[in-house]
Amino acid sequence: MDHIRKPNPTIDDVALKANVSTATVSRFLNDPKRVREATGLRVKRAVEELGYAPHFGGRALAMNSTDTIGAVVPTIENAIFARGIQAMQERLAQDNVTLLIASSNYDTKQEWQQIQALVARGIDGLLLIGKDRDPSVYAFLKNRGLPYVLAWVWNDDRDHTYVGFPNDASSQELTKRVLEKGHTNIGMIAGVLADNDRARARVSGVRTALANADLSLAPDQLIESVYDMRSGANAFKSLMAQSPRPTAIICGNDVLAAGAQMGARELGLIVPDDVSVVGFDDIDLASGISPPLTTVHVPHRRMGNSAAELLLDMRAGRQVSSQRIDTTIVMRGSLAPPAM
Amino acid sequence: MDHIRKPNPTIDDVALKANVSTATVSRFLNDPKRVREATGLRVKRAVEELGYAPHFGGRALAMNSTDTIGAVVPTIENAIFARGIQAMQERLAQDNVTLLIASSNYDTKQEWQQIQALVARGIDGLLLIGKDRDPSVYAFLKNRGLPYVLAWVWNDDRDHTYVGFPNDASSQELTKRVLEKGHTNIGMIAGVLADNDRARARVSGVRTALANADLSLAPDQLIESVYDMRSGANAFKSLMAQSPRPTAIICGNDVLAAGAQMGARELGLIVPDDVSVVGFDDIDLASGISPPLTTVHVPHRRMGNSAAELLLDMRAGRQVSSQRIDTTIVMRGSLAPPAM
DNA sequence: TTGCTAAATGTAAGCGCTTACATTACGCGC
DNA sequence: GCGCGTAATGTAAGCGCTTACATTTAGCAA
Repeated sequence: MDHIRKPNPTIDDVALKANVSTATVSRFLNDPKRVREATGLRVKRAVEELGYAPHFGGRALAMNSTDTIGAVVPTIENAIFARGIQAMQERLAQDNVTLLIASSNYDTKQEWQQIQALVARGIDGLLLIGKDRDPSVYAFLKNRGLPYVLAWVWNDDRDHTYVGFPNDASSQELTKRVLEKGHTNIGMIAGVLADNDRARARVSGVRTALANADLSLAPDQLIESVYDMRSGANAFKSLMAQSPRPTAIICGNDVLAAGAQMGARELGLIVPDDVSVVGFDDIDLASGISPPLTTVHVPHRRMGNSAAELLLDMRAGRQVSSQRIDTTIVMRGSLAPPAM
Repeated sequence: MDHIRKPNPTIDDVALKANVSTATVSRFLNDPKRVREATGLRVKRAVEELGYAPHFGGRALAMNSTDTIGAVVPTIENAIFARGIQAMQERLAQDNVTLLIASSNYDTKQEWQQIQALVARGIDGLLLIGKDRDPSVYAFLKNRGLPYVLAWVWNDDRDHTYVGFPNDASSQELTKRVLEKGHTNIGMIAGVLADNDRARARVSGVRTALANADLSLAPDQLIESVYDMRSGANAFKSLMAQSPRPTAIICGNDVLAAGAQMGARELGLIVPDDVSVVGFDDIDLASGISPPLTTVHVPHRRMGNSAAELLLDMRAGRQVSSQRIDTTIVMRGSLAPPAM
């Protein structure tokens, strides 16, 4: 298993072997139509025989474009972003653009590093999640004229290009459904709120809906939790330790909601008879667990697709505007009226 | 929101502004110690004022290295690979190496395209999942002297560098546990077997264990299914439609097993009283659903970490050898003796 | 101060590619 | 077969960076 790195074949090697000029090789590679068929065939054969692949650096240098778009997501371990990112990648691939994914672990500092790393790689555009970040980040991007899109969030200001949905409004709508079932004592398991405007907006949506019904979220009815099932289960248990016990738990996302159900089982409580649980995102898991989750359906694939198209358009110098993606509430078995 | 792309500042701009040569700028950027402090300060200021970031292409061209490692995984939507890949990324980041992730949708042709795309980007090393692929792929990689590692799979041949576990042995071990509970009529929901040696090895492990107990897997006791919960549920139902009904279902991974449990609920069957279900991988989901899954625990993070280190070593020209990662069986509530 | 050595800095070539412009070949009507 | 317009191909410059080698500067001993 020796891996002696041979000097890779260059376009000159191909040109020599195919008995054409480098320009012709380049043309064939980038747009075969610009070369006569017979010539193209010779080039093709040479490329194959040599195992030639164009040198990215050389190309980037000559074209001043990398056909690459970057994305910094909070996490790749979590299903929340995976589907949207996958859709984005597929859309970009149609235009022969590669997606570079980096993850920030929900950490502002790491996010900044990843942004710099991506920019240094000469990306043509950048996708970021949410809006909350130091103004200097935006200043940096604008100064470099680097197109960027903020996803999983929507806002009607004109400061940035958004593709997403208003987390607060969706959350408010969901809460309304819970209230309509007759719940008056509601708890919430939120994601970690620091540096996470989506998580905060989801809380504030709940607060608004409660306020409209002359209710509110007491401090000990709101627990922050990291995004995994175990933590969700624990948060659920502390919420249940209070008296009177909440009859419905609104979770910042489906992973936490699944965790809450897990916690309920561990306490011997039946969802939704003893307590209702609702989530947010409608990832696969939401409909796969029992009882299936009432949740906010987010059209992740559509959002990823839109993000890709926005970035593609911006790269081409076209004018774009923010895309609002509408969410819907899906009612499933985990939400029912409170027990009497 | 105008994104007029200004010509980015180059190293010459910085050199001019700092009143030094480009060589000095380059030296300062790559290793500040090689420049006098006062000079470095001038350069630093110039860099900041201009918002300069070195052009990746130029650098790659001059150094013939990109500090980038590529990985082609079958899917990023699925939790199976996410955790390992995340760990790999973290380890690479310690050495200032970026991980480029591409997904092949479990399709050989797409995988080949992605490999080429990554190679064209000048990656210094490549991670692939599983062993099954056209020999020409390996010929291509070896011909270019590109270090690569095959992960999620282990084999004692010396043809490649592996980091993973023997899927067949792990699967055989799991099956043994099922047999020990007294099951004699066993069904299996496998992943799609074509072009997927891991999925096939898991089936063959089951077969071996059954054969050792003088049992076997009849054709209609094995169903292939794509990796999502809904399909798993459907596969489960067809398995259950047979008579006599299997008393235990072995699933190719945890997602399918979760799907099987979902199917069971839909049929009104209780797991594990009416039927046992076991999975493979031990992703988060496995312990989060009810009943929690008996499954094969794969140390994904350790595997990702090892993969990163192997690739880093190979890049540095060091000799390496395959890493075997050991799996363990975790017994949880989804497996019980068959009903009488 | 002078002369020497080592450290700091500068000069310029070249990495592999694309593309504007220059040149050559092809195919067609006569 | 000739001449022409167009399509195909070739030539060579230059993209931004690193680095071997050349030159200058600083620091120090005498």
